[in-house]
Amino acid sequence: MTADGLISVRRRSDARRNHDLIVTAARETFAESGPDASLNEIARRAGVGPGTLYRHFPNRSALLTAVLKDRIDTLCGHARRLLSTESADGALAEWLRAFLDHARVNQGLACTLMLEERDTPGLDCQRVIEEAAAALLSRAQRDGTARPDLTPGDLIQLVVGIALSTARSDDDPGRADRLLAFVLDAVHARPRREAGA
Amino acid sequence: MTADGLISVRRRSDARRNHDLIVTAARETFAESGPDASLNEIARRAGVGPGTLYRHFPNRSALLTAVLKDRIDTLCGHARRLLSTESADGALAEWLRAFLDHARVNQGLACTLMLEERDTPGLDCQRVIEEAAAALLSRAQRDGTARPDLTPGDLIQLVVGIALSTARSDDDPGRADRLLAFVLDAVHARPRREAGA
DNA sequence: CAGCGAAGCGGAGAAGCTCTCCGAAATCGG
DNA sequence: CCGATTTCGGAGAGCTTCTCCGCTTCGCTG
Repeated sequence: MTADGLISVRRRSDARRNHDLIVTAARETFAESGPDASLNEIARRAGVGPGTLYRHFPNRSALLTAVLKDRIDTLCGHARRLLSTESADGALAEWLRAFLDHARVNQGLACTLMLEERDTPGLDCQRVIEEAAAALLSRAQRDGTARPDLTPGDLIQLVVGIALSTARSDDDPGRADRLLAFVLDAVHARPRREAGA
Repeated sequence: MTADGLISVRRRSDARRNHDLIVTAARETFAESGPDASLNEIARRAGVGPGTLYRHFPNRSALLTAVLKDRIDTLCGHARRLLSTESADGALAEWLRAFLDHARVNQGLACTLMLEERDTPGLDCQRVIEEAAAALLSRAQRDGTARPDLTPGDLIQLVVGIALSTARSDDDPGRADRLLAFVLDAVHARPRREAGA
């Protein structure tokens, strides 16, 4: 998964090396200066020309996606590990908390990505995460600790929403946690009117 | 409320006229080209020089805020009207739905604003909206139709979150409504355990 | 009405950004 | 080692945001 194009096209060694240099520089630079960091600056830091950067990543979104990618992989690994723990409910809660942290840390990147990508695909990030969530959620639903009418996609959206909307509340650092607790409450709750079953 | 500085400093007539011309041009241009529209273009359309635009609005955020302002006023009016209707619960639900629509329509502006304003104040928009929400929510809480541990700020954040995170789900237009319904369910629910209060 | 101080205008232009183009250089299979 | 091919890199076009400052316009005051 090279994140800039096909999976395993054999490319020249210098191309592969530059690719990695650029991603590393991008990771650092985005972390320091936010998602609007200059791409020229990233190229400079990677020790390549701007042309090279644009050859590898045709636009800022592609670069953001690449940087986001490995953090997402980490998150999926976490989910997989949690799947083999005791409490379905606890696993879901813990993972959602981890996901929220992730989303808040990367909110800048993710939000920019959302704004920038009206059309570009690249967003199978979302799909991957949804799959991780689905596994945890459906186990909890089978367990009876999560309401059955909740879809993983909706759940993720909700938590992403919390992350985005609390991104800049420096004043109230507990808010995100509070909102997540609130959502978790709602996950446990029975649907209000749903007499059947 | 002139949205670019002090409330009622008496300014020269040409300055006031230009202010309005700029806001109007900005409203149109943002609507057409999104929140990244060129400020030069806006100045051109308003028939003023770039210098004049920047004298009135020191940065893009200020301009976005001004444009957002009157839509927010509309929303507050709606809230005030709903306060004098029968059902506290229904009023809250209806207003949240309206707010969600607003937030989704203006997501581009609002999201950009959030990203851009790491430090700038200007965000009393949020405060104004929170006040409107507070009135409706506390009535519902007194009525017993909303859980008492929910703060208006948190509620708004949650709905903003839905708006932001569903902004680009063209594929599933019902999702935002579904998520809102879910949140409304949670608003009705009792707190599960009184732990942290 | 005439004149004057100050507020405000506007456009030239600096600085910096994204992204393209293409001659030069590096790579790799034979 | 050599030629075909990929890839590099940086000059530069065309944007952008934002500043500076000489000139215009306003509105008060005598």
